Amino acid sequence: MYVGRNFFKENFMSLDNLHKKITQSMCHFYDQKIPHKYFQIHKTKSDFKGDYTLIVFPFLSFSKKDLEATAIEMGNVLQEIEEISSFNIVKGFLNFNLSDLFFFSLLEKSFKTKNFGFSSLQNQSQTTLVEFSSPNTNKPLHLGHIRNNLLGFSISNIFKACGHNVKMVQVINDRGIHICKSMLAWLKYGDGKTPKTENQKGDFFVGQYYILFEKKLKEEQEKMKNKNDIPNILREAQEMLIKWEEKDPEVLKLWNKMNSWVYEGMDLTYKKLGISFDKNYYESNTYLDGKRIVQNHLKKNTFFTKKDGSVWIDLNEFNLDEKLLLRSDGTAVYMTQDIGTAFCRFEDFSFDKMIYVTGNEQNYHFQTLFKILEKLGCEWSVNCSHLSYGMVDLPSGKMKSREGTIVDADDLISKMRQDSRNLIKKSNKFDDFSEEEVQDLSRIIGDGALKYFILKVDAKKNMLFNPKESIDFNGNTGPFIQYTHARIISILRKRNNFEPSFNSFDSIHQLEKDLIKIIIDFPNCIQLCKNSLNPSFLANYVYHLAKTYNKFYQKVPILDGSKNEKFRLTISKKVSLVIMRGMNLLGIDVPNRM
RNA sequence: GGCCCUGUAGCUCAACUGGAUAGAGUACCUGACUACGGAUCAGGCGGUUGAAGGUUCGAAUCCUUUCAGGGUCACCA
Repeated sequence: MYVGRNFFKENFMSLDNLHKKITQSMCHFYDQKIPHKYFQIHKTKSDFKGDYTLIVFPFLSFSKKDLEATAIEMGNVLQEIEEISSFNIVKGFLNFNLSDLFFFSLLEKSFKTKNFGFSSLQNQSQTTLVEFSSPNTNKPLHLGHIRNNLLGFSISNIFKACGHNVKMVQVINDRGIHICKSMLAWLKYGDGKTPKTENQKGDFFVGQYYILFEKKLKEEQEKMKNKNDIPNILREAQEMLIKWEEKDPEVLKLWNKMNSWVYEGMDLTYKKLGISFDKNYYESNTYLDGKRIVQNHLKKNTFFTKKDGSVWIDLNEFNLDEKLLLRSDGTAVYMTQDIGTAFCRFEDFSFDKMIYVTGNEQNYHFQTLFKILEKLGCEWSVNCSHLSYGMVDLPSGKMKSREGTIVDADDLISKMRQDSRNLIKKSNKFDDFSEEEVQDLSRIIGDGALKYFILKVDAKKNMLFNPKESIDFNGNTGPFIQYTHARIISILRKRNNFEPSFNSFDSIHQLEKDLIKIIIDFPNCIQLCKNSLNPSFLANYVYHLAKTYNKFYQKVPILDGSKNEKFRLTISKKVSLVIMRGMNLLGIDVPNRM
């Protein structure tokens, strides 16, 4: 459960002023400047009475009194502040309540703040590059890529919301032995077939030939007596790679053709995911830049050359190893390409920050990359960071391409949409929906289920994706949140264009307070996600908001015709907006009916 | 073997980065509608936070040690 207890830290609204007031009055009382970090204020746990809690322990050194006496003393000081109505003490915890008036003003501010929680883009905005997806061109995107794309897209949105000028980029691994394998297999066994003649998505079409290559390779290996010999088919692929590097026109033509098939296919997948990039980088270009950079630095003693001519960098001073940058035959490795890509990007955007989104198997790689960039004199290397995520498993077990238990992104998305469609068709609530509306809703719910379920988990952890559980309308799921949104919209529909009201005529209900407290925590939650490169806080935040709203909905009548109706509608409206905007930051749509 | 990450209810995940009696969902059991949308809500059951020490007023969180799982240490990407 996400409850932003610590949001006094950087909340921009009047809570921030309240924090200042508390700090000032306490400093005044003890007649000395007390460091900011001593004021630990967080939301009061639900088992205790109070809205917020000030922790007393750190102040003992100032009061020179025992815990109880200090707490009472401080409580009395707090009560002098007009926004604070009362307090109680439990051990070293000073719980205090905010006045109803203050709650009203908090709601009003959040309601009237334009783009509440978001900072706008300005001239001095930082430019932040987010690299994600970055597929190979020999096979379609799979479940792992989905987590990558969702994280990349979401963290991009979050940085945008924080006022950064975000550029979404990827590097496409379009060169190397892997694509040559597909090419060779297609030449040998393709019979001139194309995605068009086979009516297949291009990435799947090409992926087939990659699999076919591996199959033929295995067959040949099994027939061979001497296991140390290189199989013919593999040798041919290697020869093809050499020809490619020599820019053999025939090979290049084929390479272009097959890559373009893959791109066409992947574009469809990206479109389904609602993702697009500001700029694509291609390894086939950037590896040359990388080579050039490394060669230029050879004279400067940044690198050293081994007897066989291979080029290395020594990173022992950083507790890392020696790392190869150019093979003995002068060709580039993965790292070389990444150096080149980074330089190109800095030239293109002179970014303030760059974030790489990749699986955690590359943790070492990026640690090394950043240090190499530093040694190459890039001051901006300290502004590069790595959002690494763990593997996604399925209930059926681990996902392994070698064992064929891989799940293609397209198949998974289709299945989720189909499942949600079945649920919609089972209900009679949508009898008036056109086919188009049904399709649209299936997409929203199916995608929302998938995206939410993946994003709610802390990125760095391995996780289990359970399709069935993800599309459940109860529990911590996307559809549950979407339902809550639709439900609020349904109420608002009954009081079109109501005049917002920020005052309750009776004393404010506990659940109304709870909702307002969560609402005003929204900006802080976005900041937290940004600072920790972790969208899961936001997912859990929105769930907590939806959950609390449903409780409110059940317990407190909204459209009861009373004087308080408008106040409750105002809260409801604000909740629906925060849900929508929070979900949108995760790349998830919310329906008005479901 | 070196380095990195993870270990929390039967299962899937939280715990706002050191605060109170570790919370949700799910599963299981029990309640609540002539509906502002029951695709909801309320209650019950469920824990030695892998284990052992240490620091602290206070530890799931920080430090040691240890066990288990994963990753990585390629002239692969």
